[in-house]
Order: sequence, then structure tokens, then C-alpha cells
Amino acid sequence: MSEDQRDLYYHDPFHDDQRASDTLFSFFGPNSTIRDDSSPPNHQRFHDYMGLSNFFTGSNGYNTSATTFGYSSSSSQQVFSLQDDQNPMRVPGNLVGVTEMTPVTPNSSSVLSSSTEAADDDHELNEGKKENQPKSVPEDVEDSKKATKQKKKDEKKQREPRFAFMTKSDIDHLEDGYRWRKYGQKAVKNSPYPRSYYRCTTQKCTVKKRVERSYQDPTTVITTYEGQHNHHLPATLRGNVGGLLYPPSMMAAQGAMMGGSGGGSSFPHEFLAQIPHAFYNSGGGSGGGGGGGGGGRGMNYHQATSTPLQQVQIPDYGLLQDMVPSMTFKHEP
DNA sequence: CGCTTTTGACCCGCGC
DNA sequence: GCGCGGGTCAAAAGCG
Repeated sequence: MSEDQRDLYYHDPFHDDQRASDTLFSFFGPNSTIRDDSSPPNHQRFHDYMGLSNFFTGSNGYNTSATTFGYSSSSSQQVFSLQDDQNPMRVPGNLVGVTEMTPVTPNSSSVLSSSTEAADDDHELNEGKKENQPKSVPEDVEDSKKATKQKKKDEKKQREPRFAFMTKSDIDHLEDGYRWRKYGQKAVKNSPYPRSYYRCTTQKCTVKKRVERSYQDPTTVITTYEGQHNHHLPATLRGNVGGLLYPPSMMAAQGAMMGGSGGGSSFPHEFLAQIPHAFYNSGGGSGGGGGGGGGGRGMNYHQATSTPLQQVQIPDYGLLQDMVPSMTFKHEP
């Protein structure tokens, strides 16, 4: 694991106040932070989200977001956080912070500008690994294994862009509209909580995500997405429907959180769920793809706490130490 | 029966 | 070179 990740996991996200206050700054500038002190209706917040959404969806791609952040794509990582000063969020999962982690690679710009391609590469790599690294390696495969090794060396660290965020939730695996298959679990050093590894079950989709609970704040779940979905939300979900997670008003808009109306559900959880989607599939939400029927059953969100977020901070990301954009996110009761 | 989860083993990169 | 830790594989078990 790279240092950035290590920092994410091992630095104290919630207690290193000084650090965060030094690094956090208004994401959209003083007048554009997500802050609804005057308790505006939800759609007002979605207007605020627009800024964020535009930021994410922008004109497609990581470079855009990178430049929006004010630094080039050669930067290792980009971070912003959502901050809720005191007021409780009436949502199952409270979004705490979001982090985009671009690949740590010499030519990250190319990855950023063609992340789909990168995803395919990764897929091929994985396939190659599967085929060429069986548990018991026949001798005739040895050469190809070496070749693969060399190839991998050459292409080393063609990592997928990563995108991490923290949520306040009782459950680890928050529903985000996609289907995931768990493929591993590891104990995390210095943490009593294991880290789970998930892969998108959609064919040829190489998106992965890691889910772990913060050992500093067990109520906080750290989710890290890696890769880019090359498909829309699955039509059916286990106990959920994409269209429920993403109301048509949201789906119809370009990308996430674009809907001016917001359907009256200004859901940080939706926001949470949409971030990777919007980020990776900018414009992918066009046409209200996830129809799925608007109302009916309540969203099948797992029960999560509504614990007020007090001092919420993004952790020290090491390489990002001088680049920690943030925004304030207040929610009226 | 098909899909998902569990879990031990393995691979790999990195620091010492 | 070795050990450590993160990430992945894949067989077996579990589940609906």
C-alpha cells in the first residue's frame, strides 16, 4: 500500500485538529461553501451541490477536477472534505469527507485523461495475473509468468484513480447503487477493524472499493473507490433499485446532484453514493437512465446513526499535506 | 443452482 | 536478502 493510503488510515482524522485547521480551506471560496445557515429548502442545497457536481462532472475527467482544484494532474492526490459543524444530519449515513486519490504514477496525466483505458489495462493485468499465476505453476507457464512480471514492472503503478470518503455509519458496506462482490478481507495494522475488499460484479467493470472502519472513530467508515464504472447503475439490486437511490430528478441531470429540484431528498447519502459515479461517469446520468420508479418503498439504506458530526476533518494525507480543499456543510435540524 | 462470503495462502512492493 | 504489510486469488462454505 502506498504512503498516501497509509496516511489516510493511520493518521488521526479526528483528533489532529490543528493540522486540519491549518490545511482546510473553503472549497468554492467564501461565498460558495455548502452552508445553509438560513435553513434553505433542500433544493437550495442542491444548488450548492451544483457547484460540487459541476466540479466533479465538469467537462469530463480528472484533469478538469484537478485543475479546478487549482493544481495540475501531476499532483498525487486531491482532497476535499465536507464538514458539519454541529447540526445532526437526518440521514442514515453521514458523509464526513471525500478524497480523490489520483494514481501515484509518473504519467498520471495520461491515466487521468483516459481512465477507462487505464481500467482496461488493470483488467488485463488482473486477468493476466489470474492466468499466469496459478497456485501451482506449471513449468511451461513459467516463462510467460516472467514475461508478465516484466510487463507489469514496465507498466508499474498504473493505478486506478482512487476516491475515498468517510461516512458516519453503523454498517460497513453502505449501499451505493452498484453491486459488489467481496473478494477479500484483511486485518488492518493498528486497527481492530478489518478492511474489506469489494469488486463491482458487473462484467468487465474493474471498479474496486475498500471499506474499513476508522479505528480512531469506530462510527466512521472509510470507503475508497478505485477505478471507473463503465456502466450505469444496475437495473436491479439486491434489496434495492438504482432508481431509488437515484431519483429521476437526480438521474436526469447531468451527473450527480445536478437536479435543481433534488426531489426533496437532499441526501448526503445520495451525495455519497453519487460522488464516485458522478466523478467517474461525468455526464453518465443523462436521460434519466435509472428510472426504476420513484416512490414506493423506502430506500433500503442500512440503518446508520444520525450522530451529529462535530469537528469533522479530513485526515492528513501525507502527499497532500499542502492541498486540502474543503467545504463547510451544515445541515439544519 | 447460482451467487456471495469467508478465509488461508500467495504475490508483490517497500523499507531496513 | 529478509520481513512486513497490503492486496488478490480461489476453494470451500453459506445462503436464498
